[in-house]
Order: sequence, then structure tokens, then C-alpha cells
Amino acid sequence: MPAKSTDTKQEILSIARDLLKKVGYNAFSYSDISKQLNIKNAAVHYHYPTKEDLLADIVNTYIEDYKQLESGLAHSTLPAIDKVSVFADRYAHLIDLQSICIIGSVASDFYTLPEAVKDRVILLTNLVLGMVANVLEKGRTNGELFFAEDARTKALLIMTNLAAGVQLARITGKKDFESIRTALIAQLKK
Amino acid sequence: MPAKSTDTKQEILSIARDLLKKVGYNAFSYSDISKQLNIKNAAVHYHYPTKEDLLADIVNTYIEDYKQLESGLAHSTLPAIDKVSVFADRYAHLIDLQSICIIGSVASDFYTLPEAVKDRVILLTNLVLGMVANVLEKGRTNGELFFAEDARTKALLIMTNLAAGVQLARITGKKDFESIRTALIAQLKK
DNA sequence: TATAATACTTACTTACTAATAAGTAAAAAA
DNA sequence: TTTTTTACTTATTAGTAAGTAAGTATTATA
Repeated sequence: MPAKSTDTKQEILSIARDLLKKVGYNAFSYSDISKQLNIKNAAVHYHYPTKEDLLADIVNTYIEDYKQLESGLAHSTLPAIDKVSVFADRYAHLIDLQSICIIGSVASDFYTLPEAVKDRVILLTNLVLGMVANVLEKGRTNGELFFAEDARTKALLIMTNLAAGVQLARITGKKDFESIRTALIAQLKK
Repeated sequence: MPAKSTDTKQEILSIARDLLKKVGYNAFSYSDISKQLNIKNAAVHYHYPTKEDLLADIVNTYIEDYKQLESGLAHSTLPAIDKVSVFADRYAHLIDLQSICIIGSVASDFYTLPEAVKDRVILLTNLVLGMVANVLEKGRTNGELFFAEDARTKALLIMTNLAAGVQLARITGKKDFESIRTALIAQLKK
């Protein structure tokens, strides 16, 4: 008696998302996924014929997730600094999950990725950067945030701090990430 | 007629270093290396019995390289801002080689790395961060550089900008890295 | 000149990878 | 109630991975 297909497919996706962020695209296999679900290797192929299909779906779910976050932030009345903190918190949480951000993960494996996925990754990355830049620009206009660079550049600075900060935390510990987080929030306040 | 062993070993090391930075630890094989040198797979195993041995030697060469850079910078009379630029230039160069920095590479693959290597990676990372922090602290003491954070934190901020900037350049192009580079140099001047 | 070490090649093993074909039981649709 | 679809399992394939054992030239040493 097989479980509802959509459940299994969602679980595959969820496990694959975690593995991608934990060990990267080239270091997880269909077997890693199937073992966690107590199903066979071929069952994963039933839902995702190729690993490329699976990766594409993972990236697409992140695009959807970030679109939702974007519209959530756009309608939110949170102070701009708290919106930035939302991002910082998300990255801090990755450390506890022994993960890095997907963009960092796929960037590291970029030249081994299927071509079709690269375009979706580019879309995802610009979505995230654009969203952060918007938050920053609005915050500056409202007199809530202070920075000298153009908004895109400041978004690049902050997101690279966070993304590499999470990677670095694997090596030197979470304390370094917290120093980064504290510093970049402080910078925006003056 | 086999070539001088040390030559082959050095070439293996050099190719492996490049592959590590290009595709990561899990995405290159002994076959990738042997093909480039027109030797057999087993010849690589002769010089490096296991992939762990090879990775350990790679990390150790980077430790040596950075120790040399450290003493070079310590004795240099270059303005502090130019010393920072040395780092930025190194990272910019990685983009042209389709590479990312080793620390970023091994951080992404950290949980799939052999245990013995992790300690050397920690050493390497703290070496680099310490060196940058030293340059920054000296520069501030001399009135050449300006920043509000403690030197370690500012080193973290700059190195995460550079490391993730190089990764991001794979996705969105080198222009974003140049924005980052320009901004962080400008920040240090006022 | 004999011996030993060096730097390989040939040939192989074990283990895993993504992927597929064919079969099966349960559920849904006709 | 029959048929079809769904969601798998079983079994297999072709390819590649790291790693090894045994053999072979070449070079260095005694």
C-alpha cells in the first residue's frame, strides 16, 4: 500500500533540499534520499526521472519561497532594520541545520550543474538580491537606514557577508557569524 | 621513461588545486588528474595513495603559501590600503580562472571531508583571517584605515565579501564582484 | 656490474552512481 | 465491476569512483 504520491514527492523534495544545502549537489545520491524514506532508489526516479529534474524543482521551490517572502516584506510594516534582520535570522538558522544557503551551494558546484538549471539559479539570485536592495532603498528613503553605496551594492555586501559567514561558521564556529551579523546591523544604523 | 617524480607530483598537486577550486572535492577524480598528465589513474595513487592524502597536501601548500604572504606583507612598506587590495586582487583573479577560494570550496564540502583535513582547514582559515586582521589593525593605528569594528570582525566582513563575491560572480557576473571590491576599499578610506 | 629503488603501467576489485525495464498491488475512474 | 492509473518494487545495466596487486622499465647506488 503505497502512500499518497504527493506526500512522498514532497518528502523527497524536502530531503533533497536539506541534502543540497548540507553536502552539495555532487555529494548526495538518490540512495541517500530513498534510505531516509524507506523506499527504493527507483521510487525516487519515479517522481524525479533525473537528478537534473530534482534540482530544477528544488531551485523552483526556492524561487517560489522567495517570491512569497518578497511580497510578505513588501506589505509588512516592520521597520526596515527588522526586515534586514529577517534575512540575518534565516542565515543564522542555516548554521544550526549544518547547512549553507542554496545560492552558495549551487555557486560552489556551478560548473558541474546541468545547463538548464543555471538559468533558474540566476533568476533566483537576482530575485533575492533585488528584494534585499528594495528593502534597503526604502529604508534609506524613510530615513531608517544609512549607507553610502547604491542599494544593489549594499545588498551585495550584506548578502555576501551572510552567505560566506554561514560557510565560515562551519570552520571557525558560529561566534564569527554572530560578529558579522551584529556588525552589519550596526552599520546600517548610522 | 618516466619523468622526474617530483615534477609529476608537483603537477598532480597543481592540477588538483585547480580542480578543487573549480568543481570542489567531490566533483573531481583521480582520472581527471591523470588524463591531464597523460598518465594512468594508478600513477596518481603512487604519489598520493588516497584522495585524503592529496587533499591534505593541497591544504598544507595553501598554509605555506599564506605564511609566505603573511611574512611578505609584514615586511612590506606598502600602504595598508594596498595590502588589502592585494587580497582583493587575488580574489578577482580567481574569477578569471573560473575558481573560488579554497576556504569557500572546502567549507561547502565540509561535512564530506576526511576528519584529519578539517583541522588543517581550521588552521588555514584562522591564518588568513589573522593576517588580514593584522593588516587592518596596523593600518588603523597608522591612521591609514578607518573602521568601527574590532579588527577580527572587520577582517571577517571583508573576507566574506570577497569569498562570496567570487562565488556570486559565477552566477551574476564579474561586475557584481567589482562593485563589492570598490565599495569595501572605499569604506576603509573614511 | 649487480642490486635496489623509483616511477610508473597493466589489470583488476569493490563499491557506488544515475538510470531503466518489467512487474505488482492498491486506488480511482469508467 | 472492469479498466486504467498511480505508486511503487525487483532486478538489472552501464558507467565511474577510489583503491590495489603485480609487473616493468629506467635510474641511482653499492
